[in-house]
Amino acid sequence: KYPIEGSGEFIVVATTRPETMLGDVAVAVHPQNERLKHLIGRTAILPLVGRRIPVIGDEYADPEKGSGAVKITPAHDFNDFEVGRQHGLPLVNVFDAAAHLALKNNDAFLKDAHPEPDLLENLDGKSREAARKWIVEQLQSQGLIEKIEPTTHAVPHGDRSGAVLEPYLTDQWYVDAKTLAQPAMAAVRERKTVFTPPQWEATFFNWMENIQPWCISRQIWWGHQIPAWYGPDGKIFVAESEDDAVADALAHYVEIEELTPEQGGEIAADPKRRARFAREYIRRDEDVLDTWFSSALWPFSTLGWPDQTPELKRFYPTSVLVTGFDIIFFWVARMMMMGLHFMEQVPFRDVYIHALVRDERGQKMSKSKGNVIDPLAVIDEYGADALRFTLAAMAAQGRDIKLSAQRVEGYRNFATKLWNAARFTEINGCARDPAFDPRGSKEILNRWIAHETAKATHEVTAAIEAYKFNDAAAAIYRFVWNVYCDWYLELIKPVLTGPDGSAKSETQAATAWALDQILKLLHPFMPFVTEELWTVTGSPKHDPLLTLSRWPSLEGIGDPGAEVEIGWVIDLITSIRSVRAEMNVNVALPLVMIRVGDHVWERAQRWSEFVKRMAKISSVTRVPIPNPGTLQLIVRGEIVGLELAGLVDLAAERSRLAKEMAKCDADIARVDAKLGNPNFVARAPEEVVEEEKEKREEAQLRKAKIAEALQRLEGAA
RNA sequence: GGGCGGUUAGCUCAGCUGGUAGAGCGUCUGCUUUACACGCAGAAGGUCGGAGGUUCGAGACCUUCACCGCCCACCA
Repeated sequence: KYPIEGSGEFIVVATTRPETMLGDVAVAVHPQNERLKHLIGRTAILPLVGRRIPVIGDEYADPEKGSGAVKITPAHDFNDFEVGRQHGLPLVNVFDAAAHLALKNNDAFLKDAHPEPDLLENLDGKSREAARKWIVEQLQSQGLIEKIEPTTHAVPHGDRSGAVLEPYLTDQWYVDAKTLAQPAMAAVRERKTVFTPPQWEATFFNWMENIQPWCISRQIWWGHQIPAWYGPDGKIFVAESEDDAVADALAHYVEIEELTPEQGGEIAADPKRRARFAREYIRRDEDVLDTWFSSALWPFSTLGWPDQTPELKRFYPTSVLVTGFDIIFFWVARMMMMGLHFMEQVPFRDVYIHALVRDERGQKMSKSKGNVIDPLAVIDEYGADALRFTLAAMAAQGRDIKLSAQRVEGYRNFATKLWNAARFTEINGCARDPAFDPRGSKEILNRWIAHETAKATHEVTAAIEAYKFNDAAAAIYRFVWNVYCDWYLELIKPVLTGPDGSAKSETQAATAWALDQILKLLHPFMPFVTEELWTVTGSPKHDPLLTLSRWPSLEGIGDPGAEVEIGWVIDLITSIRSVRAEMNVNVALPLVMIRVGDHVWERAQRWSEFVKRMAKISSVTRVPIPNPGTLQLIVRGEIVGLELAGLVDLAAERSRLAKEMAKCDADIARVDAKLGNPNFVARAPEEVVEEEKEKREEAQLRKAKIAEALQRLEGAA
């Protein structure tokens, strides 16, 4: 309870830090506070201290909070500081740097104070906790405590020490960040710097639009020392070096010391006298720069700035900055501000914000929290390539990564798969042939794998250029495993184990060539295993993959005809395998092409050896009408049959076909519903409508084939 | 309090400017097929968190609710 001067009244304030009352310079009341506003303009006497402090009206004082009146302590509270500034109140700092009371020799505190006799004795140099206890006791004994009640509130703690932090006044250096921010924002708006993924631009602007003056001085030991020197009268000399500071100071103090300019010149010329002058007259600021200030200079200070070095010329501005979202403001924005200020150009064209690896609970990993997944442990278990590939595969834009051991294991398997595939090519004499040109292949399988390789290369390249590393990883994974290994290597086995000849040697060269493309594509994702296969195991030897600046585009390599033909073979084999597994039939079966045209029949003959081997088929023949008990399949619009003889029962086959028919009908119904909707036909884009029509045609054709198969089945029955 | 993100198959996650849902792992069924069982072949599994709305058409766009998470600020 602070007594109001000249009346028996008190004004009651609430605080969780009673010791800060020593620094009170006012009590604030909301101007519309009916209960208290009559006190505005009066003077309160600060208990124990005896300082006369005004009761001021300020909307900051929330009538609903605390007692409705708030003590104003500008030196120890951010909000109070603002209120104090607006009302022109003095600043009374009562703490030292360790939050011990500093009252003796404290002019700001002693001015206008009439402290009780034992106050200085009991408080000066004491910790805030001890002071708090003493002050509360004194106030209680004087009947100035209205009530004490427990309250829960949040207080800031030092991130390392854990100590409760007390704001207090100090002199610091500030950068006018608001002015520097304008060109940086303009650069992003004008797309001179582009964020990927773009949603981070919002974060950038959110920061920059609300930017505050940037405190850049730090009271720590490590860092760039602030290049400022103080004279005895408080005059500040900011200079690039101590010599420059001395020169400036000399020029300044020559007058004061009544030295002639000539005498000043003598001092400047004599190193000894200059050093003595420096010792006696100027003192360098002991503070160092905020680490982010120094980091903000990184894009050009590392290249030799402020000298105009060749490196600076060549590499500034840089092409891309890859970093985490958590330092968009701390680092990225500040590099832009400094770069634009000192270099007058953006420091980088692209900013790729990568995913953050979090722990299994989704928390950010940090050294101080101790929840860091040790990459070395993961590498020990699965290998560096597996970990690296996993991170790339999971690095979808705009999402963080919760690292999963299972994924790493899966990609470890992928590395093993690649290793075994390379071993297979080696065993089969697939040596590199520098003269090999994939465009000149005679064998359709080799033209096909060249086509697929070029396609994969294009996909991976496009994904990397768009910073979609997960897409790039998925594309190369699919190509290596599901195209190269599952189909190409399987399809060429008879060629490789067959008689020597041009087909075989071409296939060997094509196989080695495709593997080389794979190693190049995969190298950024799995550097170790690819390098091993490229330079160590592969023959003849190559220069290290690492030295390859990038892979060739393979533009112009492609063969859509090969894609159609091999696609048909793959579909045929897959269909047979599928139905065979479904029917649980393991013996080799005869395959019949039912009433197919010559073109398809020729194709079937071309691939009969392959189909026999890969789909466990005993013979391939063409028939006008299948035997009873033939299992009929529709492959790309053609009916083929598996001669099951007595192995399948009619009812099961009937229901299988009926099921396929039903699926077909559902497809048709869906498309019909769309095409039957006049709004769809009228409003959907033409090509979408065309697509739907094609789908209907396809489905109807398929349905007709199934109907034909069913009819034949019934006839057989 | 302000801002941002997430909620899709049992699990971990993709899904571009709206056009009939995908991967890996796991599960199930078959395979000692001489590159690979860290493998091969096949299969099952989702009313895309709820409710409205826009649209010929919504996992995707809008509104709203619920839950989860992150960042920043403040706290008499």
